[in-house]
Amino acid sequence: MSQADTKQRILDAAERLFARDGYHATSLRSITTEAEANLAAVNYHFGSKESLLEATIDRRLRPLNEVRYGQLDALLQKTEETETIPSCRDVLRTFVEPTLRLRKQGSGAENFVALIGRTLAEPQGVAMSIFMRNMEPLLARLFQALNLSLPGISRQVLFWRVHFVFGSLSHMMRCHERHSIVPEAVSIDMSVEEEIELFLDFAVAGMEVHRS
Amino acid sequence: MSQADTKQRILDAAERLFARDGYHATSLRSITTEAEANLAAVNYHFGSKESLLEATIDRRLRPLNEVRYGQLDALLQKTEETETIPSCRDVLRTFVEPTLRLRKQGSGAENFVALIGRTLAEPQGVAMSIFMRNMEPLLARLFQALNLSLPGISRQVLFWRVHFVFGSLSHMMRCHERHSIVPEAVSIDMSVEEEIELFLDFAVAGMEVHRS
DNA sequence: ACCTGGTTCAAACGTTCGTTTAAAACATGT
DNA sequence: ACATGTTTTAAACGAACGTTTGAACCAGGT
Repeated sequence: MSQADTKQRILDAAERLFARDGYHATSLRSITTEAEANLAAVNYHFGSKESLLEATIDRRLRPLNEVRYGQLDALLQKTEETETIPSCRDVLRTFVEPTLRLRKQGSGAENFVALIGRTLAEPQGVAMSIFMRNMEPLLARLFQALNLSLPGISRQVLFWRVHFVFGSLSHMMRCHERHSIVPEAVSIDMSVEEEIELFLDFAVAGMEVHRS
Repeated sequence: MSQADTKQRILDAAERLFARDGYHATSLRSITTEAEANLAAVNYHFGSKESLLEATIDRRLRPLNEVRYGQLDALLQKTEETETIPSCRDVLRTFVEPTLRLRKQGSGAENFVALIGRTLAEPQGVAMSIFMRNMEPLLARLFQALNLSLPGISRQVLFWRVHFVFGSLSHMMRCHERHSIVPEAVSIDMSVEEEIELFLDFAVAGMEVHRS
């Protein structure tokens, strides 16, 4: 087996276990066991446990954010040419759609989505700063675009609503398994397209609503 | 110092540290140090680390849920007498308002709110089953009430939207400190009342919207 | 003054953790 | 076949963890 194989197997195992149990509750021994690698392989290939987490996040977040950034840029450029303003739904879609599609792509990507969901829930955690380093430029641009598409809403309210949308999205990302809250009668299986539109219905309505 | 003092001080410290760093990243040594108690005090008073977590959650969640349950019951009884249906906003308010008010009550309650926010983000974690044991009856009743107040919405869609609302709320509960996402210009300070209405504006709009 | 039940204390227990080491195994170019 | 640089391996490291122990301490009742 080549080096690349071992590195990938470790990344896959780390992705799954970090997502399932969290960073601190996952030991390097359990990762290397699942990856069928030697315990020392992590420190040899990645340097430390924290660097492994960083590599795990970076591997998928970098290309994901390039897609998101590309779609958002294309949307903004199109609306600029036609001298219209982008709809809130279209702006949010550039962020949400690549994320939820990633989950159905297979090869463990759904574990990554859950891992990011967890990361967003640990404000002071190790993973947060790794995550933020990748997200900051995109988030600034997203906020800017939303501000453009919702001119009637103050920046403060806009920020809070974006905050709420992130909460919903990260919660959705985290829970790809059946929760105990959900009654047995309710089917949670949907196509990606349904998932995306169901979420956008909710999020856009919340973003656009006027004070009651 | 009496027993009660030590137990309370340990609960307060555990609440703060579990909320800030998570269950696994918090050591009993750091808890007892902050509580100015002996290391063995946790096992003497609570039996184990996990039982301490349980006691930490139970202490505040039990009375909180009694308030929520009482308000929801009062609302449902009133609408039954007047033969009207409860509004989605009123139903959600019985759940959201006691929670957000708790945060401003002081005496470390804001740490508890953040701890619950974290708990909701760890589907397989130790805290989740402790949390769910307290929540299940209330959640069933809440779901039932929302189903009543939104007759036009299928159970499946309703479930997902409740899921989104929980995501937003738990995210709000988690982040009582300033995030790095939020631009410096935006003030995040609000009164409890403003917070509640801002959240309900968002959540109710998302719950009630018709497919676009 | 003495006993008693509850509480605190310092010290140690056995485990598990992330990391390091140095030798063995492997691959590759000559 | 040999030398070279990379990867894997088993073993060990010190540190930190949750938990247990047994003696010390402190109240209140007799």
